[in-house]
Amino acid sequence: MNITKRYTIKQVARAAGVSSQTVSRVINDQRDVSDETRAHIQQLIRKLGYHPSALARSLIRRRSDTLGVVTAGLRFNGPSRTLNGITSRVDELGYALLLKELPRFDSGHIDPLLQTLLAWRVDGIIWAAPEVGDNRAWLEQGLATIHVPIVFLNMESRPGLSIVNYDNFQGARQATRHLLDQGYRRIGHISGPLDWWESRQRRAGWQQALAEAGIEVQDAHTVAGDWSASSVEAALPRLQRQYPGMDAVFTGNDQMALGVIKLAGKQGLTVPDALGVVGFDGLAEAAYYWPALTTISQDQYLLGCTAVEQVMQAIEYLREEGAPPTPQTVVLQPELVVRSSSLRLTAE
Amino acid sequence: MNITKRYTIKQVARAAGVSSQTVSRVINDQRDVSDETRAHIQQLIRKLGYHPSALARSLIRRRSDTLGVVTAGLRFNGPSRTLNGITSRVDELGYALLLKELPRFDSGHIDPLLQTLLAWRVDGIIWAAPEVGDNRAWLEQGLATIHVPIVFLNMESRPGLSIVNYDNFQGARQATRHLLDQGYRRIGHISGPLDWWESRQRRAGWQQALAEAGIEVQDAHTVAGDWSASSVEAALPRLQRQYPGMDAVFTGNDQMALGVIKLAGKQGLTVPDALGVVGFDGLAEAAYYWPALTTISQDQYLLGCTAVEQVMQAIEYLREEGAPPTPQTVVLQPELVVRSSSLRLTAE
DNA sequence: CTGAAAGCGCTTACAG
DNA sequence: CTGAAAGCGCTTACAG
Repeated sequence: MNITKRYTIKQVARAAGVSSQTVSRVINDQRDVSDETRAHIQQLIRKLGYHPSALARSLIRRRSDTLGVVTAGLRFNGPSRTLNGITSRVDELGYALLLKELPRFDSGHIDPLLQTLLAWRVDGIIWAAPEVGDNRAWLEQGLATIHVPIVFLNMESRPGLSIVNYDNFQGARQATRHLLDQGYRRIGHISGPLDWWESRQRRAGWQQALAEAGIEVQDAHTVAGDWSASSVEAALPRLQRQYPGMDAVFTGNDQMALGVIKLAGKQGLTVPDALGVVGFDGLAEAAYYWPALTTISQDQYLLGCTAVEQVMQAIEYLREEGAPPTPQTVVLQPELVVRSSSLRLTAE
Repeated sequence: MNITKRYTIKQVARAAGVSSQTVSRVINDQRDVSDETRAHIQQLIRKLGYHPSALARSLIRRRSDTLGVVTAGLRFNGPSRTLNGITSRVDELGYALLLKELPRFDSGHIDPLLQTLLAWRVDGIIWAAPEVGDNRAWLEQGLATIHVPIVFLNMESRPGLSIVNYDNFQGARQATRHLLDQGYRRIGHISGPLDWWESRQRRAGWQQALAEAGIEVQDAHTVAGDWSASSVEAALPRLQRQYPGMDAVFTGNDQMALGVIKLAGKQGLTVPDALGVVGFDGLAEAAYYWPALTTISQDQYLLGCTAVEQVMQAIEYLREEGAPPTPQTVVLQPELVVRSSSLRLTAE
């Protein structure tokens, strides 16, 4: 860094021998400036290293061209892929991004965070943190204080809110059907933590597929993990005790599926012959597990992009119509990716 | 969202029957306001849902209490864990975060991105994108235009710049030494892409350890992958052809180690007996690979926190002394985590 | 303990 | 094609 002074529009104007108004026109690529004057000013701006203040600009234009994003669990694969999509799309649209991360997934204390976002006058908000426990309780009171469009990700449907979701229920149903198609009949489930809405959806999809196949589902046929591979070390043996003769496991994510594959190996159970395994998420590495993992793939990057589209649409609409658009829910469909871990009927 | 109007400090002042100056004092928790007046105003602020404008505030205070972060490859584990550390620490310090992601790792076209950060008058910048190709070429010209403290992550040392690094060289040396200690002698290396500074450092560390053990290192003993497990499908066979009798592989990251484990399995090579494997990064899942992966663990969360500390220190110093502090380089040491994939001497 | 005035660095009508 | 004036919503001395 160096410590030379920062220039203002006035100083640039004086140096160029014009009014600040004219400099403003050049900065903002407006017409009504002679080519000569424009070139002169542009050159001067570069030479001085002048950066117009987005602060002053936003203040008077009453728009910041900035989006606020609230995320959680960035160290995990899903949230970071989603954020990846958000940053890319936002960047393409020439917007800036103010990032906030919840300290914990179930954190419901969002007041200071929301204050900051609103204080910076973001034009819209993307709430990318998952619905866990009662971390949506603030909506009841807090929503009224938000004067800008807001889009929620991975959240249960609520009237009046804009939401973008992956269809966890259908994904899980598909995964389970696939196992049924492969001849597995005693299919257990290791879910994510049940205070996650997504966990409950996936469990419900598993249950639905079994019910449709005329298979009785008992509470004993499922246990909860914590999304980590290590949680399977306790969860799988418990599930095996509760569900004797279990011949397949559908897990709430790929990491836990990895844990199942590893533990099954230690137990001398061959995957997929003695135990079919299907995960959820579509991690890139899942193809390199041994055996390769069948999974339900979600494109989290796309999820992020879609969220940006939605909130930008709402922002545009609000500007043009003076009122927010009708909220809508967008549901993306995940995809079954079949690999060896669940294929026992035919050779791959 | 609702569409009620936004209040300004003046309106709050009028509603409270005081001057905006007094409201300002309440907002900023300054003294010299009677308890009664303060309580009254605070209540009014809540009631009206008034959020002071950070824009106006930053404009006049000439500080934004905001940090800019430039990252790349958020969909990967390392960058997102680092960002996780950054957001946490920044949040604790009451700062806001403006996030920018490079479209590609080797993107050297950082002008518009830098413009945006400076336009928003960030108080400091953390450059968290890795050094790849000539994506640091802009430093020569561009650095002069940056008037705020900036800290770089994972970058080769350069005079006059503040840097926070993990010691890739020592980490790789340690990994290779460990393999030597386990009796492996023909140790190949699958590096990351060689336009990455970190790849080259890791390769150099591997080479150094072998040289120290009196083992001749040839170019044929290493090939480059692209960090992905899938790149190993081509890289490993090539390496095996080039290096007959290779008894161990050190890979530039954990994903590629996973690829090696899988491919070795297909080839009928037992890990660790026929082939020792050590990775780099310390992914949580690496403990659940089969066999469990020995790796060099970096705490990327800590890396992010450290970067924040460094830039904040520089900001403080600049404010107090009127000049930037002497730039310094902080080097963090990674840790060897021994698991089954490299243990052939003793039972685990 | 409280307030009137000036100003941060821009853009927006408006006038010429 | 160009400029003077007003104002966005705050904070900072300064005065009382």
